[in-house]
Amino acid sequence: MAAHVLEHGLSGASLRPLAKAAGTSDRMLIYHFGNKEALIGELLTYLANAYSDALDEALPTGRADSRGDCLDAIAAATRAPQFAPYLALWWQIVAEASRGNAVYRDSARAIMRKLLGWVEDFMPLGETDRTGAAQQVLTLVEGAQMLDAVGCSDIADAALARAIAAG
Amino acid sequence: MAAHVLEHGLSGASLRPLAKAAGTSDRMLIYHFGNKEALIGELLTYLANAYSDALDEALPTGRADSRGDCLDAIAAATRAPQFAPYLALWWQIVAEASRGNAVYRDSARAIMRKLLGWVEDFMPLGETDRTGAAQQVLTLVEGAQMLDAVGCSDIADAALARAIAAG
DNA sequence: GCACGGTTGTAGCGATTGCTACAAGCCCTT
DNA sequence: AAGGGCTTGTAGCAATCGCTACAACCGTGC
Repeated sequence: MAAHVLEHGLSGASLRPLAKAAGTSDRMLIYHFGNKEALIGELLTYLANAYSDALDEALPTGRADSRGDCLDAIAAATRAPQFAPYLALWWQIVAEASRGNAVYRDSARAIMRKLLGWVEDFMPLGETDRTGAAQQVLTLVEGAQMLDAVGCSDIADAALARAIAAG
Repeated sequence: MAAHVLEHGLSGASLRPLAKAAGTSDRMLIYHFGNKEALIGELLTYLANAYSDALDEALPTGRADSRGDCLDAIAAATRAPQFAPYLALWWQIVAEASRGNAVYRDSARAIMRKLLGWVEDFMPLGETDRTGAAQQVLTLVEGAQMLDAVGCSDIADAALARAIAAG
């Protein structure tokens, strides 16, 4: 079912297709999860964990040599093509969160917090304000990813290159 | 109909509710626009123009005193609460674009290009690489807006403050 | 042997989806 | 007055939505 959501998105996540993907029936999904909302909730946390694990493998370990290196590495890792399905889902989550849906907003916020922690840990030791630098890197990377999503990777590339050169 | 989409989002933009909002019938919408896809397309361009006009009024005129001022002013203007409905719609457009929908991607790209032009025009004359600086500002502001959407405005604020102080 | 609770399949509910067939109105021209 | 094209209302199509009623299965404990 997670694979189905990654491929077809949240809007295609209706009970019968999900059940078919899971090799069961919509009847069973309701029986096990109670209702669709609970199902989607569990799917979301499962996918958040899967995304987190995948990022764990893709993100560099240790410390960056400089702020610029940190931004470069984080941007390269999170913009890797293997994460495209996750990002497609991510923007749907953001859209729901932006409409005030608390479940999605909390889920998205948790992911952002975790990602921020990662960037912070990867910041070079020489950095005085590690948290502040990480917040700036995260904001830039997320902006770049949005620009990727709408086909403006050129802007994202230029912005990142400039920031990397500066920091 | 535009007001209805701004309030209820694209997922609530089915023919009958839209027709009711317009004071007509679904039958008439199909008659005038041919099919739903064309309707949404026209609605999208209409809303893009409305958003553009609203930004035109909200964005400062003239030139910023510095890169930092430019970022500050653009961020303050685009994050104003009056644009919240547009942003909620924006993330749905981004989500569709990210899934490969060409109509939404092109529409979103056009808006980004226009916004980039604005930032460029507002860049101080002393700036040597006005385009590059504008790209970086745009990326930061869009990242901040995404963080706003998922309830992480604290990260966005800190990142912007840091970038403003630096530039 | 037999009842019992946990699990599953079948069928169907009412609502909503985009869209269409049909016919009745409308105004303009002849 | 009669016809013709543009517009519109009514009704309905097949498909899908989340969900449920009902009955049949299953292994376990008595």
